[in-house]
Amino acid sequence: MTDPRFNPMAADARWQKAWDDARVFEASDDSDKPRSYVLEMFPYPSGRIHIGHVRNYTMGDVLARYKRMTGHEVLHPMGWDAFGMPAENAAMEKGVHPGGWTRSNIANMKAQLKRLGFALDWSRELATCDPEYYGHEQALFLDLYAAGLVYRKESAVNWDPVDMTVLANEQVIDGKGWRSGAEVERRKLSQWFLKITDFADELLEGLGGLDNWPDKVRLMQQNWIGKSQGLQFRFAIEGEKGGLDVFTTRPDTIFGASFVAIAADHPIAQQLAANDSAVAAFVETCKKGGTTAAEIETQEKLGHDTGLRCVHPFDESIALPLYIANFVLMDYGTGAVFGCPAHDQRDLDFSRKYDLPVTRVVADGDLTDPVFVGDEAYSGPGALVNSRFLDGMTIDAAKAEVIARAEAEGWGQATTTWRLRDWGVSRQRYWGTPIPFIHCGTCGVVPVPKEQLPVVLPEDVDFKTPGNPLLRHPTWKHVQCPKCGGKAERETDTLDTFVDSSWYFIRFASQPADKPFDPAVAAKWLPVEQYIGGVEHAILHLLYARFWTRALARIEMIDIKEPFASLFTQGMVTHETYARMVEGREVYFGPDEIERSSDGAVLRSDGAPVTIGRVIKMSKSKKNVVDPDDIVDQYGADAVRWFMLSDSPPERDLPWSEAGIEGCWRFVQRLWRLAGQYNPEQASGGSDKALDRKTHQAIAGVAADIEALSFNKAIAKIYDLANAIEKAAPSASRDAAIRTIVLLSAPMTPHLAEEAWATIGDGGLIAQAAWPSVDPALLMDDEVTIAVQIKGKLRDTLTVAKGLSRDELEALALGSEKVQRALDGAEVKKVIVVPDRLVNLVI
RNA sequence: GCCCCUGUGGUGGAAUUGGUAGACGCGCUCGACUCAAAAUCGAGUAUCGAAAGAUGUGCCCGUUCGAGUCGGGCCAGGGGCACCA
Repeated sequence: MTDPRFNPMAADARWQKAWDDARVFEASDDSDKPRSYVLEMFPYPSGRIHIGHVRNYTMGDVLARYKRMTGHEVLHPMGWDAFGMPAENAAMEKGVHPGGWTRSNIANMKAQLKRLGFALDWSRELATCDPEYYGHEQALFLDLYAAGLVYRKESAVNWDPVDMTVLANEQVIDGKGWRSGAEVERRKLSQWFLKITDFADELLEGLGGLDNWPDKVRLMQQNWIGKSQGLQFRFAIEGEKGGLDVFTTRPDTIFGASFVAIAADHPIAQQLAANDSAVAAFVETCKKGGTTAAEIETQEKLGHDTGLRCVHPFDESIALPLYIANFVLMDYGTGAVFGCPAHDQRDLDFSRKYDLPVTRVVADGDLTDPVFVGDEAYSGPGALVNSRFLDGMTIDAAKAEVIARAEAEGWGQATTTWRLRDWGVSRQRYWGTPIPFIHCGTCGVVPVPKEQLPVVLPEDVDFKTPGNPLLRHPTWKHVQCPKCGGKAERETDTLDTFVDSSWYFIRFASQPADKPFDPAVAAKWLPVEQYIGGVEHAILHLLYARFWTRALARIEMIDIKEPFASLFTQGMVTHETYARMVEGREVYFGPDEIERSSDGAVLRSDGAPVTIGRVIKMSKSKKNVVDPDDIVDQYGADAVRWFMLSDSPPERDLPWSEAGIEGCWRFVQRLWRLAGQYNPEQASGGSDKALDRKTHQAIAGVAADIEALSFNKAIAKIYDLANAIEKAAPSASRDAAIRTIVLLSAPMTPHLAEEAWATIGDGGLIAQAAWPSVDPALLMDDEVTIAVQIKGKLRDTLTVAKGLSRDELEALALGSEKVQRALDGAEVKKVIVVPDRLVNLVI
């Protein structure tokens, strides 16, 4: 070890090859070691690895390497979430084939990942766009269909009336199609659905057992599933035969009702529209705009009075106008609500707009006037007023009373409603898993027989016109009906890519050719011990994967109910932005075009000053991106990995900075010099108790921090140990400390650690070395510093032997000169002693 | 509009989960080494103050002997909202 500098350009590739050659990261299904399945969310192959991926995979890598060092058989696989819209956009823009584009992206990104030295089992690599993967997915889909968990129904999509195509929410900008600019409409199509609502209860219940998930994710899922209890009841309609079913969570406010509203696609609205052009016109206006909740809920609340009158269930003389309203959702409850404006903001806004009465029925204190004034609805607690037999009751008592009477009188019953809707999986797009069904004029919808799987996507497609190329492919969709042998057509919709990512973690664990997975092998690895990914997946992906696992459990294909035992959601990588006004428009510049100094930034090309903007998520449009390849070229993989782990706690955003990566590079070099000082022959041979203590505290501390995924804290402890080693005189302890710090940093800086281990280790690869063991006797300090406070204010600190009694501590505190000066003769009324921590004197 | 999160020095953050706020890193200042620079090493670095001391964890209020930590109310920034992945 004579080289004064660590040279990653040479070392990185050498050790990456050594790991590959020795196949150290390939997981064995047959090992008798304890197993550990570490998984990071697999990337979409967009073209280049993003710095956010590097952060995500570095975290998983440290854990995987640590687990291996602590004696586990580790499964740490990688694959590609390879279906999706960007490939089709590339096809339209660049004239390339989505498959070719995707596969070349995968090749590029794989090379990028390899350069970072991740301890991945590449023998299990998979891409969801391979028929070997999606064919099994089709089989699973058919199994779920056979179990009654798949069905078809009408559902709304964003329709671009100019391009005559379905748009993703992302493609709708300010209510207009992103290419055509046409006003988007909601249009109904017959689509495939998975019955996730069948599992609403158990998905909710299951959250309770996910102790190693972040609370916020569990809370978000709980709210998303949205269990609510209420009353479903029937309004009679004056002069009409049938009634109208509504659902409410606030039956207590029934005497405050001033209108009833139905969704524009409610059967009654549809029926009225057929005979009344004014209604038909209103129903049409309700179709304007996209399908997102944010859009629907923020658009102006509009209603149309149908002229029909609903009869109040407790008083036939009260007639409530029936409106069609654009904010009522057909998908939730019964698609009909009654409005109580005094106690619901949306209903109040609506009532003020259409001049409907607003009656107070819940009073907070003395405010019992039935005429409700103001523009802010009251939704807080209180007692019922102006509500006949409910007057004086609490909200809960009134709810129970109304439900009891409705049930006794037979016009309603207590009902549980869920916010969760069934999962629509149909996509009118090419680059996805073909849905394995055939439409036959005689036999209806027929599943593709399993022996005919996979239903393979045709390669010869064109993207010259908008819309799904499968629909206009000359031959692909024309098939024989498997049942009657007659002419039939394939389903041309493909599956939502969330289906692909709902079971990939099972396929990683077991990938036989003839079936989706082998349950016995999968059971050895699952559930995933630690799953790591972005918080943006807190609801959809994670809920769908939980559902899919439970669905497979219900059809007895798998033995677990929850796929991910522990979940960690990491923050984004951010960077400041650089911009300059050019002709009244903000023009952004990339970090590589900028010369940054402590007091500002100028353009490299002409020295013109630019404004340094906020630190935000890296994005192409703001040009505040850093390419992982460039920085690996410049600093080597270890410095980049170190940066990803230092400073910012992993769940928070990490601001990228040039100064920061420079600092990491310097530490890598410092660690290298430290390793070079290992020299047992020169050591005096004596031991250094203080350093031993520091070393063992570091071993225990770093291990605990890695297990808690607190990498920033683990790194702070390694810095601490490095500082202590540098200050220490040569000794056997110091050599031991050097060996230890190399082992402790091996999961983070594996290339440097291997290079150093080649000299100071015991022959093998450090990737396969054992984590150092801890001497518990060395973990404790025998002295502590205690704080002495007067009424909570720090007045002095005392360094004393550990474990002194309360009385001894109190006496020492009172003996302090500073304390006596601060007391200034005041009487001490109470003394609070926390052993080994503090003494607080209350005066 | 609805759901969720975050806020601590110049800066990223730490704080044994209610007990000495600012560990560790970056930056900066001074010094050593050098012809010089880089690298490296050493010392210092919350604010005000000469000091004693006072103030200080987005803002306001509360609970407590004691609050960055707990409760209530705001403000600001971010994530998600079912066809982006």
